[in-house]
Amino acid sequence: MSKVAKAVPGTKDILPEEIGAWYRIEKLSRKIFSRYNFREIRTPIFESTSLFSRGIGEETDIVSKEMYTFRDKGEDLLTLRPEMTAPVVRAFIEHSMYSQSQITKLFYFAPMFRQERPQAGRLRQFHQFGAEILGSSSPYSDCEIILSAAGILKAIGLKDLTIKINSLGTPASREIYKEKLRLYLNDHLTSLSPESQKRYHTNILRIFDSKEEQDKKIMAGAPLLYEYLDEESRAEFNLVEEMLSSRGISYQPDYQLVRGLDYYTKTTFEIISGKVGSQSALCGGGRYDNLVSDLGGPSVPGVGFAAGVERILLAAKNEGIVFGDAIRPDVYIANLKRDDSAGSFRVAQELRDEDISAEMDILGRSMKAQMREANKLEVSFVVILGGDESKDGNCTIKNMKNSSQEVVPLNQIVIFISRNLHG
RNA sequence: GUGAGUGUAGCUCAGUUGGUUAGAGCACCAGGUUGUGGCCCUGGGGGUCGUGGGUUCAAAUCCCAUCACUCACCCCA
Repeated sequence: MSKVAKAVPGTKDILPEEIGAWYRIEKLSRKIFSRYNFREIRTPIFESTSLFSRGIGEETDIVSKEMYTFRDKGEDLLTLRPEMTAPVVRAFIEHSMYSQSQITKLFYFAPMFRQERPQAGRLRQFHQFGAEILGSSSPYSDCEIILSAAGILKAIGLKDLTIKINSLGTPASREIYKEKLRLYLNDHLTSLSPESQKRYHTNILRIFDSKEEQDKKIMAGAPLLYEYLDEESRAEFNLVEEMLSSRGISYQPDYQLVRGLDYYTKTTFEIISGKVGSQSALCGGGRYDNLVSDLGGPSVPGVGFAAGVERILLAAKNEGIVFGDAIRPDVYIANLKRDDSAGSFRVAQELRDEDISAEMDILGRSMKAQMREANKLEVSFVVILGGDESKDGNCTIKNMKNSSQEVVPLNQIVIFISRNLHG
């Protein structure tokens, strides 16, 4: 196949036979979001590069090696958004939403871009839906975020899910903990794997994620972040746990859940599926109490989540969930006179003008071929023109469900169809 | 960036120790009823066997290179 007729690696066409699934996910997520009073926001797909480097963190993987960055005709550095929280917060500040009301609740459904090696459940252009609550530091808002995310996944029909939650504490308490961890690991540094020795300097918390046996052994004896949480963070974390339990939501505390974006504070969570490959996180999020002020806004706390649509579709497929087609016509116009497209067209338009979806033969095919087509399209009725009964100004209308047919005057077609279609 | 695997029809794949014009199922088209679908039957179109080179009388099959894709690591949705 020629290279021009090929989507670039890590990008995908969403084909007509898949679009029904997308409609369904969009519809369900909008429905659940509106129950929680989230309002939709749409922002440009590119932003100033500095928004992300400042917001997400210069040292994170996303910013240091995964962004699609380019220079426009001016000298400005622009970046295709790799995530949505920073753009939403930018819009929040730019439009002074904090002065409209104390609490701002927003949701989005949009494409994101990251330059990574594609694999199962990982694309370079992918879609996320997500929500942000700005203006509240209450753990109840953490719960609204977690429950709305879980609610959407459940509405889609996903079963094999695990909710993991953790608290990273305030930046101050986290620093104290990191110091303790550094102290502990000092004695074991040379026994750690080379990769983990590197992390000791770059992102010490991530050593907990190592799959090397030698690292696991050492980390089993390491102090836990949870033990060093400040009073407030611990109390709020417990409250989140209690509320999830009271709603019958099963979750799993994971004290090693560290997320790759610098802005997170206190509560973090992930929802993972056992039905996708190694990229099992369908959804991730947490609290970011300093992001708004870091980006030049007032001191406003926030909490949010993002979910990956393609991963959800993958999980749904592997759980055997079927979404069905988005649209199909109700009526097919068949014509025994192969050269009478004008007659078919007239009837098709009359139906379409009455908001009835209709398809006709435009290839001058045989009756048999036209009926096969009608069957494939799963129409409810076929209007058959050009038979003997047409001499008296009639046509035949066939009900494809029960194979019955009736002779109907040409000027009664629309009435006949609209009366029988939905009743 | 690193590692492993796979490339045969639109799709899913078969192709035995290298041996005639490269196959099947699904899909597509036509016919079986010169006015009618779903099942069935018959026929048809469609492939430079990823690409380039080499070995051989002979390569989809063996060797080398190259490209593409996939999965995994890292990290994330």
